[in-house]
Amino acid sequence: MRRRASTYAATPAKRQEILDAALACFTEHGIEATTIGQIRAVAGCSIGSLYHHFKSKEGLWRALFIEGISALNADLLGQLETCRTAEEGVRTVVNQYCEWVSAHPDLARFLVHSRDIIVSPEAKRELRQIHREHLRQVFVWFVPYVQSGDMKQLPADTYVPIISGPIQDYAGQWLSGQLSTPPSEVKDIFADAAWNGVQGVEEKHDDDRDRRAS
Amino acid sequence: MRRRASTYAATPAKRQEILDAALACFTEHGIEATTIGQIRAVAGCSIGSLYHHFKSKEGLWRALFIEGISALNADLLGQLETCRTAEEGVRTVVNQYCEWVSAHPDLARFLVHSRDIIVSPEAKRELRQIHREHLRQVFVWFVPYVQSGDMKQLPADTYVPIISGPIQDYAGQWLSGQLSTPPSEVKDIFADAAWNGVQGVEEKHDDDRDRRAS
DNA sequence: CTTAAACTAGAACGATGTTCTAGTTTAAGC
DNA sequence: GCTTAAACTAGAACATCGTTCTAGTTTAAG
Repeated sequence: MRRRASTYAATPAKRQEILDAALACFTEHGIEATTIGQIRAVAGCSIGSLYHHFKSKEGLWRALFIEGISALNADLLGQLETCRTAEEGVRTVVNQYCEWVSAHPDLARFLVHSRDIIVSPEAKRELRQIHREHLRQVFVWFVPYVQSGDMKQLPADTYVPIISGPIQDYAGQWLSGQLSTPPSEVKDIFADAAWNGVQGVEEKHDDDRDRRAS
Repeated sequence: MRRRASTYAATPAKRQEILDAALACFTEHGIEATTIGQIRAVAGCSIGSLYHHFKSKEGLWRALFIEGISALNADLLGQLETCRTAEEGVRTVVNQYCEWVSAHPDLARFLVHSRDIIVSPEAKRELRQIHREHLRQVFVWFVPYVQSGDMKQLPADTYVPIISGPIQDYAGQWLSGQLSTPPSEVKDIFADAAWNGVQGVEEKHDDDRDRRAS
C-alpha cells in the first residue's frame, strides 16, 4: 500500500500550538530557563508528540527562530522594493526594524536574545546561511546607489553595523526593559544617524531640494 | 580562638586557575555547552573545591564576567581622562574598544556572547547596576561637551547606541568568526561615523549658516 | 600542639533533555 | 467497510549535568 502525502488535517495546527507555547514560555521564564515540560504543559501535548514534531529542544528553538527571522526579513525586503532613493532605503531599514519590533515584541525579544544561545554547528551553519542570503538581497538593492555616488563607498562589511547597529542596540535595550522610550519615538534620530553615516559626499548649494525625499 | 583573615596563601591562585579554566572551556566549547565537569578537569580540582569558591555555575560565570567587564570599563575610563576634546573622547571610545577586543579576544567573546545567558534576577540586577554606574561615569565626562555645543543634544539613551552600536556590532561579528578584517583595520571608519553622528552643528568658516536649529 | 575555619573530595540526589517501546489515529486503496 | 502503513501520541526508562551533603584534610593563629 502506498502512502503519499503526510497530510494529517490537524497536524499543522498542533505544531503551531507548540511553537506558540514555546514563545510564551520563553517570554515568561526566559529562553534558557524554559523546560520541555513547561512547553509541553502549555501546549497540552505529550513529550512524545513534542519530540515527534521537533527532533530536539534545539530543533524547536530553531523552527521558532527561522519562522521569526524569515518574517522580519521578508517584511523588510517588501518595504525596500517600494523605495526609490538611497535615503528612503536607508531610512526604511531603520524604520521597518522599529515598527516590526514594536508590533511583535515577544518574537523580537526572542530573536535578539537568541543570538548566542545553544546552536549546534550544523544549526549555526544553517542560520548563518539564511542571514547571508538576506544580506545579499539587501546589498543588491543598495549597490546601484553606491555606484552612483548617492552613498559613500565603504568596506562592504561596515554598512550593516553603521546603518543597523545603533537601532538594534537601542531596541535590544528597550526589549529587555532597560529603556522606557519605545523605538518608535526615537526612530528618526537613528534614521538620521544612519543616513548621515552612509550618504555620499554632499553637493553644497543645491541641497535644499532633495534633502528630505518624502 | 579567634581567626581573622581568610588568608590561605595558595587560595587566590587556585581560584584564578578555575576562572582561567572556565574561560578556556567557554572559548573551546561555547558557554552553554561547557559543563562543570569539563572546567573541573581542566582546572584540576574537585567538584567540592569548585563549589566552595563559587557558589554555583552562575556564580563562576558571574565572577568571570565581572572581572572582564571591570577591566574593560576601567581601561576606557583611564583613556578618557587623557582626552581634551569631545572628538578625541568619542574616537577614544571606539578605538579603545577595538584595541581591547583585539588584545583580549577570548574574554571579549565571552563578554559579548554572555549578554543574554542564564542570569538569575539578582545577578541581572547586579550586572545592570555595574553597567549603569559605568555609563554614569562616561556620561559625566561627556556632559560638558554637550552643554558647550561641541556635541549634539540628543535623548540621553541614544548616545551609546550611536557611538558604540556600530563598532560593537562589527566586533561581535568578527569575534564569532564571520568577518576576516579585524576591527583595528576599520576602526577609523567607525570612529568617523560615531563622531559624525554626535558632533555639534558645524561652524564652517564663514559661509555656511546652519539650517538645522538645535 | 591545639583548634577553628578554610579548603578538598567525591558519593548521592534531583531535575531535565532525550530515547524507546507500545499503542492510537488517520486516510488511501481494495 | 475493511485493511494497512504511516503519522501521531503517550509516558516510562535512561543518561547527563548541576547541586547538595557528609566526611576528611590543610592552614595558620594562639
